[in-house]
Parts: sequence; C-alpha cells; structure tokens
Amino acid sequence: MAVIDTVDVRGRILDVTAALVLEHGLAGVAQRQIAEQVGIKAASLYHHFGSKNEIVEAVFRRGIDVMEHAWDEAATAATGADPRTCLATHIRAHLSALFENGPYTAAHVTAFRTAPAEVRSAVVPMRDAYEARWTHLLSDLSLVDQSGLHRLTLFGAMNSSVEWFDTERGNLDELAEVITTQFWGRTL
Amino acid sequence: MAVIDTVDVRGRILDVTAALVLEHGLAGVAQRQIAEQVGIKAASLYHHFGSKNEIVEAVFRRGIDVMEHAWDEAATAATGADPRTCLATHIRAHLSALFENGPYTAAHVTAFRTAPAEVRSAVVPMRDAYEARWTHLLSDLSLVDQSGLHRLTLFGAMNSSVEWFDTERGNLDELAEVITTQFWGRTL
DNA sequence: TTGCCTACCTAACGTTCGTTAGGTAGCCTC
DNA sequence: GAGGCTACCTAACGAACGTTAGGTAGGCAA
Repeated sequence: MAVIDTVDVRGRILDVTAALVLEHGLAGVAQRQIAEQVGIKAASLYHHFGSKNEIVEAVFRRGIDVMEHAWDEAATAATGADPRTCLATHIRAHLSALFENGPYTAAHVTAFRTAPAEVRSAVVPMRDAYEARWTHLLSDLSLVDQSGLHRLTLFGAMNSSVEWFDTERGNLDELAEVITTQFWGRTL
Repeated sequence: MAVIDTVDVRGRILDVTAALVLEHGLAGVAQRQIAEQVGIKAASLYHHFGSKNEIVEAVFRRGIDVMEHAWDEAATAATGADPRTCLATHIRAHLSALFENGPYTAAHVTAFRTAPAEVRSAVVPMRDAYEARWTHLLSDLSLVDQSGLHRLTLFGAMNSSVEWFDTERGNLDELAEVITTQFWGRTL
C-alpha cells in the first residue's frame, strides 16, 4: 500500500462520518459503511477510535471548532464596524461554518439532538461556550434578549438552512443578508 | 384481554412511533421498542402495517395533516384581519401543530430529511401543498419573496423550536409573537 | 355447532450491528 | 538482523435488526 494514501486516515474517518451522519442520521450510519468509504475494514476503525460514540463525539467537537474559528475570523473582520455590519458578519460566518468547511458543523447541528446522552453531555460545554458568545454579542449590540428567544430563533433560521440550501446554486451572502435583515428589523 | 384496551391500537402505534422518532431519530427506533410501549409483540405490528416504512410514512402523513388542520382553523380565525394579525395567527397555528397535537408534526419536520427515499417521495406532495399555502399567504400579505428565502428562514425559526422549546415552561403565544415580529420587521 | 374473521401470539429466519481476538506486513531503532 | 511499533487484516462473537410462518383464543354469523 502506498504510504501517501494512509496519511491522516483519522481525518478521513471523521470526514466520511460527518457526511454520512448528515445524510442518514446518527443511528442510520454503520461503521462498516464508514470504513468502506475510507478504504479500510470496519475493525481497523478501532485502531483510531475506541468506539462508534468516540467517532461521533470527535465529529461534534470538530463541528463546534469550525464554528468557533469562523467566529474568531468574523470578530477580527468586524472590529470597529457598526452594529448591523457586526451582526451581519457573524451571521455570514456561522453560515460559512455550516457550508464552507466540511460537513462537521452541519452534522453537529442536525444530529446532536438524537445522540446518546453520554455523547451529548461530553460536548455540551463546548456548545454552551459558543452560545455564550452569541448572547454576549447580542447584548453588546443592544439587542437585549433576556428570554433568549430571539437568539434561539436566529439559530433556527441559520441552522435550518442545512435542510434545503444548495451550495452549488445558492448564494450564502444573499442568505446571510436575508437573515440579518429579518433579525435586525424589530427585535428591540 | 380487556376489549376496551385494544381499541385503536393502530393509533397508539403511531403515537408511540412519533414520540420515539422525535427523540432517537428514524433509524434509532426499533419495532420491538415500539411494540413494547404499545403493549404488544413486534410481530403483531404487521397486523396493522406492512412494514416499518409504512408506519413511518403514516406518522409523517399525520404530521402534515395536523399542520393543515391547524392552518384551516387559523384561516377561519383570521378572516378579515389585518395582514400582521393574519401572519401572527398562522405562525401561532404552526407552533400549535408542533406542540399541541401530539408529536406527529415535530417527528415529521425533524426526521423527514433522514428518511428512506421511498418514504420521502411518498409524502412530498403533501409537504409541497402545505408549503404552497404559505407561499400564497405571504404573497397575499404583500410579503413578496420570489426567491423563497424568507419563507424558508421563517420555517427554520418555527421548526427549530422543537429542539429547545419546553411546553411545560415556555409560552407559545410569546414565541409566536417573537417570530412574527422578526419576520414582519423588514422583509420587504 | 360449525366455521370464519380479527387480533394477537411464539418461534424463528437471515442479515446486520458494534465490538473483540489474534495475526501479519512494512518500517524504524538499536 | 532482531525486536518492537504502527497500521492494517481476517474471523468471529453475541446481540439486535426487520420480517415471515404458523398457531390460537375469542367473537360473530349461519
């Protein structure tokens, strides 16, 4: 076997798993299916991960990582900008995490709800940290939202796009503008 | 066995399936699990449905039925109302379908995406009909939306509430008002 | 009383699941 | 060149999966 081919098999396992989970749901993906697409046998997965749940947890963690990196870039880009531009930049960044950096974030937001309790509780702190960033931002922008309802519906509007948005045809900038306009409208 | 106990077993199968699918996802629910909660054996499910897919399809159909009934009631209640009230009434009705008439609609909107292709294509016409109602309403309210993006993000904001909204603690009227305000704001 | 129908049952089918045990080929170090 | 490590493999485990075959108890009609 070529050595070049085997570099970062661990990463390819995560890639394949994220894509399959996004399409078929968590329980709808078998390890033999993952292994086949990676090009190894199912038992070999245990050389890289201890269990199926470990693979799923790694996918979720990476999905949140992608969101946080997108956030950091947006925060840098939006320093000194007016509030609306700042909001629009972060909304665009979240959409970028969902569609422009692999299927990790999309897999996370769609499959987290149905994951085993142990997997969920393992990644909850990371999720909470990302949520806290948004809460803090909305507070800074004077979009006070003590109930959290506004933030949650904003998340819903953004995340639900994974169900219908087509990267080939759609325009993420346009989508970000639509969501920003809706949210900015009269949330005070 | 008591005769009273066996009335509408078919309905109980759908009830139980919808609730389990909502929690664990489509592939995460086994027929033996459904049967146990209904109080029969797994093989007896085949007296009422021809396959697991048939059960799932029936759950989806009922979920869409619930949405359409909620829509009809809203349409009656909102006749002659001003545009904003009309929109608010229909948004509240959609939330009612999600939370106040069993887990059918919630199971449908969360699990449809990961369903087998045959199940999906069987219920697509019903879904399309419901979507068309919304498109028509938004057009009537002069909330023109030729790209459909506004309608889709509105659906996202409403449907995503199944992930976090707690019927015991939350207030659906308040949630409907928040979503209405966001959408009504500046969508023109 | 007999015979059919409904609504279940037990038992089992073959397949697939996550997972484990144990083996091996190639590379690196000493 | 011996030993060990890495990264895979084959083979198989018990459990669970969707599904089928065939049986049975109770109600209803003739």
